[in-house]
Amino acid sequence: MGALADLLDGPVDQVAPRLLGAVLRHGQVAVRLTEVEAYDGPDDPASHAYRGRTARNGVMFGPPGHLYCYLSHGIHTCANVSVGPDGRPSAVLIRAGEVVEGIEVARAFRPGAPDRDLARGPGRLCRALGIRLEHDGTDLARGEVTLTPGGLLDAIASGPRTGVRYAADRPWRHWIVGDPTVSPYRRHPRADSV
DNA sequence: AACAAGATTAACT
DNA sequence: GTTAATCTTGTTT
Repeated sequence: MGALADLLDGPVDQVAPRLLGAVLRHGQVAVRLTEVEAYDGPDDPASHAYRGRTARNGVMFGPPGHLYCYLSHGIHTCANVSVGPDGRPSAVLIRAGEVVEGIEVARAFRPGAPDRDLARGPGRLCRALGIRLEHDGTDLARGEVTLTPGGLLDAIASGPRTGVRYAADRPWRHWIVGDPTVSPYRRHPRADSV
C-alpha cells in the first residue's frame, strides 16, 4: 500500500485527525493542514450523504483518496477527501491550513489579507489553492492535486463541528492546538445537540 | 416548474 | 452581534 492509501485507511473518525500536518498541493500552492472535520455517511445527520446517494455526493460513495467538492452558499467551494472503504460514504472536510509554498500566488488571490488568513476556513483554503467545483472527483493519486502525509503531532484537540445544524456536538472537528491558522469556531444558530 | 436551504465569509451596526 | 451576497442542489408541487 502507498503512503496515501495507508493514511486514508480506516474509519473516518480515526483517519481525520491523521490528516493534520499533511500537505495538500495544487499548482504552485501548498497548504499544511491545521483543521479538519469528519463526516460519516449513513449514520451522520450532518453529512451530505445522510439521505443517500445523489448527483452531488457521489464521490463520497466511491473509493478513498478523491476530492469531494461542493459549493457553499453559492459562493465558496469547499473540499473534502473521500475516505474508504468503497461504498461507505465518508469524507473529511479540509477546514483550514497554513500556506507553506507559493504564498505569493495565494496572496494574489486575496490582496491585503494577512498571511495567516489565506487558508483559514474551508472557503478560503480552496481559494488559496485554486480548487474549484470542477475538481470534484479528482483522484489524489493522479497528481493534479496531491496529499502528502505529515509527521506525528502531539498537540491535537477535538471538538464540536462548525456551522452544522445537526449532530454538531459530535467531537469530529480536529485541529492543531495553538496554530493561528485554525478558523474561529462558529456554532450554527439553530444547532441541535447529539 | 418552483422553492428552500446551505459543512461560509465579509461587511456592516 | 447581525446580515447580505449568491447559486447549486435536493425536495416538493
